[in-house]
Amino acid sequence: MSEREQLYIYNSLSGKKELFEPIHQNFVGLYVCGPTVYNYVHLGNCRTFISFDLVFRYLKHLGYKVRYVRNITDAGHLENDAEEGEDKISKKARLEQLEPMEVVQHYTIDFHKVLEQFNNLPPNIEPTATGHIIEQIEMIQQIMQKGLAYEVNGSVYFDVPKYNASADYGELSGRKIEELMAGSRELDGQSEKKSPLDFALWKNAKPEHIMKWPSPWGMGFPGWHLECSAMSTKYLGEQFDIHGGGMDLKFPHHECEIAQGHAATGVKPVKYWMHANMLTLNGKKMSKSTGNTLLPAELFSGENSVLEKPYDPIIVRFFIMQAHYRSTLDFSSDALSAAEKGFHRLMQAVAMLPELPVANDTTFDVNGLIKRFYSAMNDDFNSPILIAHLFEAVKYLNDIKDGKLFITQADLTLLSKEIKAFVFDVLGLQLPEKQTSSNEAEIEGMMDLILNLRQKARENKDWSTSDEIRDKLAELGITLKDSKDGAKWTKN
RNA sequence: GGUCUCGUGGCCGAGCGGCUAGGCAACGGUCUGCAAAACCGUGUACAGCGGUUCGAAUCCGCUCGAGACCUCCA
Repeated sequence: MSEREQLYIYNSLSGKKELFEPIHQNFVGLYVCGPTVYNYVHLGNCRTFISFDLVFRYLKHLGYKVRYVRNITDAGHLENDAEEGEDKISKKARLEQLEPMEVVQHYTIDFHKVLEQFNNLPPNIEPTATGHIIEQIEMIQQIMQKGLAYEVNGSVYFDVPKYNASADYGELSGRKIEELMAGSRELDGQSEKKSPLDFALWKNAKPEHIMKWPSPWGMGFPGWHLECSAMSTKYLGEQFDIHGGGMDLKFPHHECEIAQGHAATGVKPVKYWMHANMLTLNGKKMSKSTGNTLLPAELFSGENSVLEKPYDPIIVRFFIMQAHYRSTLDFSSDALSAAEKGFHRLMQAVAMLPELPVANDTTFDVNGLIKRFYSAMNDDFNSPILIAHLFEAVKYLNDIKDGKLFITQADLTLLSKEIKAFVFDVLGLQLPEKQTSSNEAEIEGMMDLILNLRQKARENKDWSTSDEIRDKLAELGITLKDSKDGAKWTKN
């Protein structure tokens, strides 16, 4: 087992793969930035959550007790970094004439539904920003006590240059404060901020602002980056193992988290930073603001301009697993249909495991194969390599079925256990959901009748009748597959 | 403009100094009345140019191309 636990994780902080050693033996604290629930999650958002679902699942598979925390941002971030602005949830609420919490509730439910369709495991704790206003206020006070934040007109800002004097602002994203200064051309001389790099911890709310809470600085709302720091600290401690999120959150969001946490507690909050890369569409990042998106619902229904037909969510999951989480992945109809075929081949091989013949000897390297499953995943969760090895296993299984290779009962039991663990528990794959309809039993009966009649025609070598039935059914979208055990049919 | 990443066979996508991933498609075969399906087999590709090295897709430089972050975004 020791060998299996040599897990290496690419740490964005160092830019290297590092041996994973949890802060507390056998326990792992995992925090992932969740969605802002003012809109439907698109496929790009889903990729990140599916990537970290893989991380969560594999850590569990290795035997770690994992506490997985993923927040719901329901307080609303501002539309931009301007002093004035409306938060997204309030804006949506105003446009749709809804209570902000109605907006939040609607999209949170949708988010959960979608991730369940992708067979993601729920996190252990899913805290909301609005449910942790007190913790956020406390954290601001801690930072102010250290002298690293200041209040102006009921708003509180983090003092980046002052923090940078004794720490390294930019260590995660590889930025230098001087370069950031040079790049920020602050036209607005009226800014409350001492430095353009300073960011809000608390914002004063105008009377017309809908979402606001009382604080020592008056009515207001928390800043953009604070909730993650407050909630990760509360549920995982001042220092925890893994913090994940999309690549686009690296700067400034995660950089600010490090600064806030470090300022408040005196220690760096995270040991391993992980960033999942973007899902692209037409070669460009999927993004809500640019409209270059595909929604899961459009994918499952086939109602979109990108895909020729609907796809089962689990196919999309498999497609995502076929690329490494740190690489960009381009979404296209061709790529997805290729994944679909490969997926079915894999699942068919898994399904025949219980029926394979056993022998007195095993004529291939079962243990070596299993070891490769682990080494793939231990190398920074390399799921595409794992899948390549699983297809190697598929070939062996087919050879066993054809009598070209042999396996003992003990080895088959072991191999089955490991393959199933990796396919179902680690990759989180499952058999596609069968569409059930109320009249399915009737159709089943009718098809049996038709196939029996056709079988009789075939026994009489009445090929024209046999072929006519097959062709007519094909026109209706039903494909017949003849085999030695009789014909089987599938509906497109 | 600044910082950074990437460019792999028809497509997707691993690898990141020597041991020529994998999937899909294509082609050949087995099976089949024919077909489909299924299974088996076949492909030395790494943007271009130059350099380092016994050896480079992998390291260095330049050129071209694509993308990300620097403003909300997973």
